[in-house]
Amino acid sequence: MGAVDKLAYLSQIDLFRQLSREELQAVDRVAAVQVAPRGTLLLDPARFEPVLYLVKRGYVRLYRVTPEGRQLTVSLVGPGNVFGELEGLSTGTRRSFGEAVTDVLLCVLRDADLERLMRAYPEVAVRMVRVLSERLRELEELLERVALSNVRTRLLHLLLKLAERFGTPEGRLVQVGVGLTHQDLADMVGCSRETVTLTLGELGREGVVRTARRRLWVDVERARARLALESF
DNA sequence: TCATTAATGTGTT
DNA sequence: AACACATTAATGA
Repeated sequence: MGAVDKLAYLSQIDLFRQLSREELQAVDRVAAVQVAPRGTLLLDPARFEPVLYLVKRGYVRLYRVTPEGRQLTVSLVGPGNVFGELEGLSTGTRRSFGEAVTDVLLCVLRDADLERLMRAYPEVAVRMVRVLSERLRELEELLERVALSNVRTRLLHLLLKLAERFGTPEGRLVQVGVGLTHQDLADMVGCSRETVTLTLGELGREGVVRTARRRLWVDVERARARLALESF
């Protein structure tokens, strides 16, 4: 990858958005590029690495596993997002697995280098705080949903979130390009795969979503309308 | 392409 | 929501 490419890429990462060229170059000097094929386990609680990953291309699923083997997907991380477990600063609980759900292109920042960057460029530290705050806010919302909403509502929330975070507009619909299976969605809202299939079929007949071979189109307008109507 | 595996659809409890 | 089972789609040799 050319130097210019890498800079352009870094500027698309949430953390480094709006940094000056000079600041980006400073990041560039300490960031390593890493590619990994689909299925790679990037984060494993059993082997803690104080590293921050920046996602350029592809998607990484962060999930927890219960002793019974059930999974709960805590977050789906896409282009521009960051994840990782650092020494004194963590984007998660250090109990999560992270798996590449597509081929991915990542940048890797060592803990110490990130800290150095934050000291040298306060804008990076400010961004980091924003990213973490955002994450906290999202988790609170997730908690509320899981505790108080039924599956249908939770799924509607999730579809909207996916559409707004990872979707590309396509006509009056928004396509969610990540290859998510019903099981993946089930792991995100905490229900069974069958329930997702059923509910998705229901929403399909109502014209809120369209599904086909692991792809998903959401009619954001209708989804919002449904949510407003039947929240909780 | 075919064979195998993965994903999805559906009825029953 | 769990289970069993049928059908269909995706994968890769």
